[in-house]
Amino acid sequence: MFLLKRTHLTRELKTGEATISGWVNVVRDLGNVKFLIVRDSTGIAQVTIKKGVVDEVILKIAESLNPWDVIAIQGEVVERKNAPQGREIIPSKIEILSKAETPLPIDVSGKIDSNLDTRLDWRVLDLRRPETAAIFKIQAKMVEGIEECLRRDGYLQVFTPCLMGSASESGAEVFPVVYFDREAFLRQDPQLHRQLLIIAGFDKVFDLGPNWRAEPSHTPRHLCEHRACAVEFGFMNDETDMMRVEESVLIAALQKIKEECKDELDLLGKEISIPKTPFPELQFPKIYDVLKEFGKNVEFGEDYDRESEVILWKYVKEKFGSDFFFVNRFPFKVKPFYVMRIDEEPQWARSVDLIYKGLELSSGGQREHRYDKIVEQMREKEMTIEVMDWFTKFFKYGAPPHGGFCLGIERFIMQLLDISNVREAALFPRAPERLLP
RNA sequence: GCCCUGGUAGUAUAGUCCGGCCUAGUAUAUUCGGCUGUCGCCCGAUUGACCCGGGUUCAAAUCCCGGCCAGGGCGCCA
Repeated sequence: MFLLKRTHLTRELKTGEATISGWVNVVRDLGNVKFLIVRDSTGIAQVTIKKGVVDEVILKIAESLNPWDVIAIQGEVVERKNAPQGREIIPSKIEILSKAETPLPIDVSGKIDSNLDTRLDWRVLDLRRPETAAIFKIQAKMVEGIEECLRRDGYLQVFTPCLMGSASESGAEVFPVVYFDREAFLRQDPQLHRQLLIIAGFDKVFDLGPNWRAEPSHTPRHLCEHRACAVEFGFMNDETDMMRVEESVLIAALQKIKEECKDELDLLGKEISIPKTPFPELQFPKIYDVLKEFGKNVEFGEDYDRESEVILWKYVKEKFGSDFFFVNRFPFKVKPFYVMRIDEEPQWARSVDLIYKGLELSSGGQREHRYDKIVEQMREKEMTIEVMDWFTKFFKYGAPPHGGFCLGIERFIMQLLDISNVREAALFPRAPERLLP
């Protein structure tokens, strides 16, 4: 179909004949000499078009080029000291593969920063900005690091359902969907099926996938659709086991990014430091006292609020020098029915959040595996026992002590790279007012 | 869902408080012209905007009301 076939990526260019293809990034037309900056996924290359040196036809085509036209260039790569990469291409053939309209609806060149909302309207073009693309290259390595760590430690990757027949996982609102002649729901968390897999005899599992929340949250840290890495394992002694697993997963992710995303981190002006383990742990009810020291009154037995998270971060940062910390033993009344309580102090649950730079990154802990206790806790929460029978009935047939956590991918990237809005950490974010593109 | 702030060319902003000197300024992009070593090329010219609806007024980008959308905060949560 096309005359020119790509032989080299821009990163691989060496002296000699080559054909590259990609987008025209810049046309710098000085009259009788024109410089094209051509970009592909690996980098950029300069094409130099001089009158009297190249064919008149090429000169004509070059004059007609717009930024972001897709072209193929055949020519000779030569060393050149004052070229951007120390080399340039002297073209012998040029072919336009696709034209781009001008002007582009957002500035991709870095001269003018568009607002996030405008960028998201034109997300595909926005992703051409190297800074935007870097976020997702780092995200990919983060997930890779997480997966490698879990597989190495014997965790099995599983896929649990996204369509749920009942909607009682947590307090968050669910999205209903039409399911033939019935109503179903999009999962808020792959929680319950992971627990069932532990009962099934899968000792260690993890599920990487999307979750949905139908909350009309107008904040910079909520999405209606987000991805999470959900880990669950059996035969735990108590919830501290879970914290150690979570730490190792986070460290592995950071290590991976530090090792393999040097260019992207440089581009974003970020450095990764590997935190010390174990992460500091704060517990209810002592947390009320800590907060009080900072002039924050939270009533005994109640959940803390957003401001408290930030206060506790500053406290931990000062006292332990850590950006990560766990919060353990939340009040049972603010947690779902399936959490395990302290038997002697049933007001408190073995329920653990991880806070990173003052923002909740994950929720988890030890689950209640004793059937009678689960039913009792459901009664306390005034839930209909029958509705959850599809889940609870399996606990009658041998459920080991178990637990896990669910780690938000976008939030992790957001906090790591100090991104101010989580929508920037999702390729095509879903928010209450945004469902396209 | 609630509170606060905002919505001006393709993009990003000035002007709004205190209505008229706004024929709406600037940067960048677009279009055209010039330039043989650019690298945010440069130089000259050109095109292009007051969110939608209603109200007050001789006069509204500017004041008031409603809607939609956005940014920040809260709640919910990953």
